[in-house]
Amino acid sequence: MSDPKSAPKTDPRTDAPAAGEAGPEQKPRDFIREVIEEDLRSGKHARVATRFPPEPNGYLHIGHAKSICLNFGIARQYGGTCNLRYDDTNPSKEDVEYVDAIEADVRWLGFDWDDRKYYASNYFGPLYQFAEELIQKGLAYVDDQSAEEIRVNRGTLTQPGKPSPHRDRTPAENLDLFRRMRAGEFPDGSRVLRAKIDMASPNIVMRDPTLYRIRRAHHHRTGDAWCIYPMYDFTHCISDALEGITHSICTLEFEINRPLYDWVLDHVSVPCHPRQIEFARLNLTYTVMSKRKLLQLVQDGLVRGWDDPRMPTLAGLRRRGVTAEALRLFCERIGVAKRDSQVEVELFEHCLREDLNTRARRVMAVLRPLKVVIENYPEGQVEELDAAYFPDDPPKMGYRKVPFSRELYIERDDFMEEPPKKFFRLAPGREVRLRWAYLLKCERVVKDPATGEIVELRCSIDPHTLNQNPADGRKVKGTIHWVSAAHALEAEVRLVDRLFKVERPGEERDFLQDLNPASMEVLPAARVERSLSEAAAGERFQFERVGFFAMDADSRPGKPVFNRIVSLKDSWARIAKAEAGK
RNA sequence: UGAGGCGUCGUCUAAGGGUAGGACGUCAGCCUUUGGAGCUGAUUAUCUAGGUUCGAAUCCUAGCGCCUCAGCCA
Repeated sequence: MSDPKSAPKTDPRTDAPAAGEAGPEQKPRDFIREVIEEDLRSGKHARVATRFPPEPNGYLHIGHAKSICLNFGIARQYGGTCNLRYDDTNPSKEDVEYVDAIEADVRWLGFDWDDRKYYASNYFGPLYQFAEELIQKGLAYVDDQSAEEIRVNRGTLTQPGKPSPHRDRTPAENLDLFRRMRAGEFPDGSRVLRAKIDMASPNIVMRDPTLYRIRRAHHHRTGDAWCIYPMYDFTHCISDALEGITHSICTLEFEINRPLYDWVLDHVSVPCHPRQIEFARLNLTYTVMSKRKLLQLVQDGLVRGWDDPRMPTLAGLRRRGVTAEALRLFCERIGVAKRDSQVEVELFEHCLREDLNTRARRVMAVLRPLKVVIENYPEGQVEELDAAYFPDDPPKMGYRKVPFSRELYIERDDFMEEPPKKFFRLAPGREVRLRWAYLLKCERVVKDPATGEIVELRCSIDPHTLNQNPADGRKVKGTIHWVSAAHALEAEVRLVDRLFKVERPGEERDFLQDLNPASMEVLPAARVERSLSEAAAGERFQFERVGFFAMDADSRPGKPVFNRIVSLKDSWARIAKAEAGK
């Protein structure tokens, strides 16, 4: 045995190396960490400070999880800090409702900001002072043009803009006007404060960008204290600087804004100048990530809410039963780079299975019940059979008793009257293993005389095969799961599937046209084994041979509800599909 | 056709002048009282064309393609 002290472990599911392990031979895992390590090595920074800056105007989704894992993960890895900061500069879009949800999501993901919760709106005072500083330096002016005029005069991608007629107002005049803007002397939209940079810049962002607008809206934090609000480009960089952020990590679409980020910080009296670094946001196949589209799904009632288990929101994933560990594992596996990418949802599903496989107790549940009567088993007899919760390593999770009796339910899919080749489950005259119990042979098929539907199977067991193979050496290929009809609980099972039926929803037509009509199949009369009567909402199980499931909050005593987190890999489905295609 | 960015297996991501590697997916096999898990193996990639070099995914030149930007959104 190796000495645990000499063999420090790194948990691949977190990015926290054991203390002292981050030696010089340890390579950074992405280009951002490369930059950070260089800054640490060169002495540019003695510590690392990042931030996660959501706007409280919607729920967090799996794309945010990538950013959260990056920002908080880097802070954790390098012994630094990561602030939670709300980018709340647009009162007409934001709401406290989202603030609470965001915090719950970040905590659930496994990260913490201690006492470093900030709001950009807390900086409205300093921000205003910095704006006056720019005015006094002749670097900002009040513009009376309408939004339309400003737009027209901004020029186009190939043509330079035209200077505003108010561009050369004196600092004194601008200061007076700006103070009166703040004092509420002018109507909404009548004037803005603009940076005086370069109307001919090839980068449109630099053509005298708007810094402040007049907007009489109630702010969720500052109430009616302000009628002017700063814009993102002015606010974000200064907020970063005021918080002593060293590396301001954001997504690619802000790359074009970086010159403005740097311009503002170069011209106001802030204590430091953080470095903005951009990475590619997460795109996932078979899903949509835009706030607008997610909001539409909720508002149009196409899903049951922000926490609908089909949604890519953190709330939805959590309700579905996804673990924070699996999500973190996924965020690590996808990596961080600058090129646009679309990650296959199969990788996410793989991470789910990898994590759940080691932690979910195995139980039996029959989704679409088919009754089986064992003709050679005495009526009224019940055997309590031992079944391991984790058959690959039974001591790990222990055992429960599973009742066995004359009448069972098996999965309808596990019986075929005319089985194709390679189908080795139950069929007339064929024998299978009942999990944890006996060999079962199908003697007769009972059908509804009117419809021809199979209503029941009459079967027999081999009484000498309880947890052992038959003495005559005959082999059975299939093992199927079952529940005792008299002891099972009725349950609702929600077969959660991909929300969209195409890899890139909305690419060829409106994204709503791409919704998967079978994204949540509800089975109201599934049967689950007796032991599940003690399950609690949020608990996760593997329904053997079927998939991983989590008990939903909609569960009621005597009528549990389960969401499918992810199915098990189904190689029979692959075979059947291949056979059908021949 | 302005500016900024990006092009490596089907997908995501390494290699930063010296064996193009890993993961997911796919395919084949082994194993199995979960057609799960696990184990073996296979498959397939440097956008193009020149150049520098003993040697180029990497450096240079010229192309090509994709993404972002013309909110008083972030």
